[in-house]
Amino acid sequence: MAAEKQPIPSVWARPRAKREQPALSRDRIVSEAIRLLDAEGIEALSMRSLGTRLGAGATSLYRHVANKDELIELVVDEIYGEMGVPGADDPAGWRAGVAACAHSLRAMVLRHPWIASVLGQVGLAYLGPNLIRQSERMLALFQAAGFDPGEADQAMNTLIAYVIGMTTSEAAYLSMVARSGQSEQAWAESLRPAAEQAVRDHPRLRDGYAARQSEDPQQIREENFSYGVERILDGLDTRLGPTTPAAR
Amino acid sequence: MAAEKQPIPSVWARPRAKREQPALSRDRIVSEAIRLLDAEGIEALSMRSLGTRLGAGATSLYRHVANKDELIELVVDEIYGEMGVPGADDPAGWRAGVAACAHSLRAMVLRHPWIASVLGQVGLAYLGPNLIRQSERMLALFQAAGFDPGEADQAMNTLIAYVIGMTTSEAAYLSMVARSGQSEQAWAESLRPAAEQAVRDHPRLRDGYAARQSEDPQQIREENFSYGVERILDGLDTRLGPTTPAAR
DNA sequence: CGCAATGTGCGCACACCGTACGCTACGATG
DNA sequence: CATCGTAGCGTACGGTGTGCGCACATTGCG
Repeated sequence: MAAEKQPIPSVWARPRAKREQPALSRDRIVSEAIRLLDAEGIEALSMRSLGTRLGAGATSLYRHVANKDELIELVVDEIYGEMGVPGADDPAGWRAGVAACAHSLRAMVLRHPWIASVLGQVGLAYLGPNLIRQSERMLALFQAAGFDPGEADQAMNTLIAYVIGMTTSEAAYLSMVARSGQSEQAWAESLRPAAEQAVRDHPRLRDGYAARQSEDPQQIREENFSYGVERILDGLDTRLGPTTPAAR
Repeated sequence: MAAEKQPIPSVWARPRAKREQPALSRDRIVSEAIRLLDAEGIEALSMRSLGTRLGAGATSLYRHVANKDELIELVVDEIYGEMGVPGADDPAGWRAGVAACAHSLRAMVLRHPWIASVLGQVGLAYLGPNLIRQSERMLALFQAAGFDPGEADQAMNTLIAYVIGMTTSEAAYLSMVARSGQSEQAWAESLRPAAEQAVRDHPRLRDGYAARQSEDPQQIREENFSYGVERILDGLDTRLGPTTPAAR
């Protein structure tokens, strides 16, 4: 025995193998964070819970990430990479290409509804490589449609703002439904009395609410979204000459 | 000295006047919360700090508000009350009325930029009395323009989604600037190297960035916002008959 | 006039959060 | 083999939201 090291008397295999997991790295942290967020939502993301999932202590993460806000920036940019943007030479025409962007962006947000809670802190205005890359491709789409560079930027921002605004509210709604543990229909049913009470003295809202009662909420959301996209494309179309040279 | 912990030893005026302040109430709590948020931003709002400002303990607030989330819902609805919505009989025509709503909503968000961080949790879809009232008035505007009830709802949601998306990102950006303690110009200047690096290999973004360099950022934001509003109104216009009967 | 009921504010305590700091032990390099 | 940079960890601090039960003011009722 003898034990020259008081702090550690004689536990058998003191050193205890360490490198079994592929070790921590920024990429592993970000992708595990996304998995956690998708599975359990924004309020389940803490440095401790994320560390545990990675088989590490909470503070170990700070070797790879400056702080939680930076982690969230990284996560958001990673997610932007999922959006699909057609090439500017796509033969389907600018309207189809831009509409595809819009629907792809919506699908991305609905796959990761927690970004609704996070976009307000991060803004869109950031410099992440994925966001930059996608913006460049999308801008190419608008320029190919015939918008001059300055207006292409405005047109793109208009569409993106719409999609973000619409889907953010959709995602926030779906997050609430998810937190309630009920199906969307059951949830809508459960707050029907409150809703009817709230619109009682507002005939236009009341009628609209009643009219939508019998329809499938998911389909309504999709139709409303598409309606807005089409109107915005109509509005942008009026700014292009009567016949655009390249986009036929 | 002697026994300061006896139930009531004999401090002179034991009862100690209490009701000097107009007492706590939901309204007082909500409006003080808004003052705090406007002055110090979202991360400064804690139940403790709010309680202190009201001359009360943190947990006293819970007599009037179920929890912090509910407080935020109340705060958001209160803010919606600030938006101005013209009456449907306004002689200026539907386009002017709707555009006024859009600009009024933007002004409201920029007055209270912290709502950007909060809308993602609350969504738009709520039942607060102010939001309901404003929606009803706005819906009237669209119906008076000639949209049938179902489409009026879609048109309104399109416009609101755009305004929320655009201003949310603007507000998030302005919050960052504010946190940095610099002016907008100084801030833009300070991250110019990073921005130029980020757009280096993306010619369209690079040119756009360079072109905006010399202009007033605030004016650019306003112009971009107005551009989107006009395009959306153009797009909605195409859905109305060539001449609408009532709106001349 | 006295008393019970009601509701308001508060102090305490708990569990959890982000993260600063300094230690250990390992892999690479001389 | 000696040295050193660095990844990961344990501990600790100051802060958070909020449940609980007590003390008190006010009010309605006999």
